Amino acid sequence: MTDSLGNWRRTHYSQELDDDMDGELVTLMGWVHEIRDLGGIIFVLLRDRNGITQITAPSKKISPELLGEIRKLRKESVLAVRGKVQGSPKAPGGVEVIPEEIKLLNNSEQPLPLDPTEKVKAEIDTRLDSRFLDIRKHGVSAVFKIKSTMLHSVRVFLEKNGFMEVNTPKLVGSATEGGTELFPITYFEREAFLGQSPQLYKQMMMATGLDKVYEIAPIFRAEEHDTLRHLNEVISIDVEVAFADQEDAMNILEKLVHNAIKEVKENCQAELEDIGVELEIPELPFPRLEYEEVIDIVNSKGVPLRHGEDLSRAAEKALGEHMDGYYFITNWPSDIKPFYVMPHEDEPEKSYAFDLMYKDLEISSGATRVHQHDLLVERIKKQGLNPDSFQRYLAAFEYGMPPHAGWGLGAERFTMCLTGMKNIRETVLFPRDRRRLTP
RNA sequence: GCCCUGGUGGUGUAGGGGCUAUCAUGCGGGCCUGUCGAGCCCGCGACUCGGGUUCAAUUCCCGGCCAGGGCGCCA
Repeated sequence: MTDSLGNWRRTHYSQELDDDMDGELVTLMGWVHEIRDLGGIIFVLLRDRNGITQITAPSKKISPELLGEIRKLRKESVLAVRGKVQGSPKAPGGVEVIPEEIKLLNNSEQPLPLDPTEKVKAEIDTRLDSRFLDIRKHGVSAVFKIKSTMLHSVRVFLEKNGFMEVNTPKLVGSATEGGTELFPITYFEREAFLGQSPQLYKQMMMATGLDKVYEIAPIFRAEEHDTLRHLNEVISIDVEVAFADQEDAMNILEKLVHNAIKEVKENCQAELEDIGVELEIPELPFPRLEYEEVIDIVNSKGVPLRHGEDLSRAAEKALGEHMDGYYFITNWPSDIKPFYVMPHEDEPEKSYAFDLMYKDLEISSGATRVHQHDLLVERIKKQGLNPDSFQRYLAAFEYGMPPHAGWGLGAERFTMCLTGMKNIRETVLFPRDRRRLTP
């Protein structure tokens, strides 16, 4: 039998208790983390969003009925406790609560599918199957609090800098953007696809006079990749600015990244401690490496990489050994970048594209975009695509498209940088990969 | 998709052609008034699926599925 919440409301979270409050009556609500029944005294560790409080029930001080109720509690049951705060050097954190009344708000089945106290660690697959339980662990929820703080800081930063948040469609009618595989879906009597990127839409926004836009939204890629850094659904932080070039775009990006790190360090101290991360605030500006220099660095490490090639995983790793922290790679070959990337005027085999790297991980890529209609058509053709399929996009370039630049930043990969997580799945509540579609 | 390794109680593991399948944690019961990885006693609970070899397969072989690591793919 369980109790109803009634008029009980939480008065404090665990972390809000301290020994100054000695004698104060408080109501705590949370989950039974552990029970240590020593016979004449029972310790219950009550876990809530912020921390854990020891509920101490000595048989001499509380009624036999209450002691009996406490003795029957099971791990991970939902419990409300009304009791007096007691400062005690013997209690963890120096504070405990002596219960006067408890409510068992809901029971938990036993055995649990994984151990939230982590006496026995569970594998990521087991954890993802029971993600709701997994996230009860403070070290796991910390990652999501950090991600939330990061995303909030990004929005505040962009709004302060005159950007406007937009929403572009995730249901798209054409698979002709080239590059990555798309997920086909049934759209009434037609075929449609899940959007791989807001790229073409945010560029069209540049022809509207809104000048500075951003979108934070899911993108879908139907690649059969099976790595620690890829998922089939991720959140992309996308920015596009009119009357700007790649330098402006890089400036915004590095300031945004810098600001996010600062905000996380300031606002997530407890969470960073939970996961054992010492965040360093990088210096601005981030180092810039030209693609040509990257080839030399990688080759000098004994990893083969030819001009015109994209970075192999081995090349990324070699580079990551050479470059610590955040850095840009600029002046990429035009051929390995998408059609909308602006080539150098005098040296069209080079482009105004850049990637932002953190050690050996690419977290963002961007560029000055092609804003001239005819050049864009030429680039589309050169990449083996059909300009006819881009009619509605190309139209935006015929009636006054300003020069513009932008980038996309992977929210999960950035979260990996902030938290030190080695598996991108750790940074998504319910990750979607090659095999996992549930929960 | 490719290569390597693996799949044993709820969780994490040891092992291995025939024996009561190891250990920890957990779960159930008992003892215990300061635990904090509580302790002690008793009990419970498992060999990924399909096929093959064999007198006998959880163990060996083949395949599937799944996982870990690496790579590829990732405009």
